[in-house]
Amino acid sequence: MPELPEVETVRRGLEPLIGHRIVACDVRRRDVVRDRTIESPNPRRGVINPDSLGTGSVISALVRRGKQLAMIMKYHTHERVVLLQLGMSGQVSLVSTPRIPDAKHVHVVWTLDDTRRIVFRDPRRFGGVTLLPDQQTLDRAWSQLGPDALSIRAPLLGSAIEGSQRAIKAALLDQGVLAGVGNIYADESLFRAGIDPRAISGSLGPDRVRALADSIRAVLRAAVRARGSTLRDYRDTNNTPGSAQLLHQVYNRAGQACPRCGHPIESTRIAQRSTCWCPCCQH
DNA sequence: CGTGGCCCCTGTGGGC
DNA sequence: TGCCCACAGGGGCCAC
Repeated sequence: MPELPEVETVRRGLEPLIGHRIVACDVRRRDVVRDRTIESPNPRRGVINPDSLGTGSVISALVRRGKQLAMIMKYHTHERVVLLQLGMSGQVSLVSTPRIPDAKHVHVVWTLDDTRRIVFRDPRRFGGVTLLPDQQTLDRAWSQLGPDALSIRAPLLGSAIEGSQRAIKAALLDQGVLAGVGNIYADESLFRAGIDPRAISGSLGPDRVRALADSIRAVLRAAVRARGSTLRDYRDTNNTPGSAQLLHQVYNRAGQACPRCGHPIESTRIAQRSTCWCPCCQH
């Protein structure tokens, strides 16, 4: 569900929590939590002590890279990082009422010093929560990601896809190439740039690379302004849907008329993901 | 090595 | 109404 614009909207929704202390943490499903502060042959096995998921810590920053969101926490002189990955169906909400709405598939609940709660919910469980010992470990993990798509510029994008023989859409979906673009915004960015999603990445040429970088930034910024795309599940931290889906030109519009030229939108599969584009506007 | 294919999981919508 | 299949915003791991 969430790509960069949705995760950025969630990040902004959590920012007012900076300076607040976490007083309790309820891990309801251990297998969505990984603890990277302990030596373990299989970290997927879950946290040994749920208190270590930030209880007693003060939230000092909320940072995002691509689709990943990290809560930086301080506990006396110690540091802790809670990394949130939303997968396809993850939601993070902030609730003030004692009752947690729609408790099904709620896996982790943090209680704050003002009784508010951060609720992590994820029906499909493709997402997860990872505890890291410090920011240095986070930086090391994030060094595996490509540059953040929200500020991508042509020179960086060009070097990221240089020499690649794969379809440009597949490259855009690869978080090691570019961090933050998913299936929706890949199709939308390629449409805006007038590029066929099957085009060979390494053969785009400087003009198209520039157009693509500019389009990715423009599409993502517009989507952030619209507070993300709500197709079905996505909600912000206040449980409010976004409106960026109203901006979609080609995503999920196979067979419909292209909004620019009227030619029917075509669809195929690239990198196991459904792909929509206008054969008339995109070459 | 880069890359495509398969799988993880739950829910939903369409065809019959 | 119900059953079955295809498919959904992501990404880790494997074999080639």
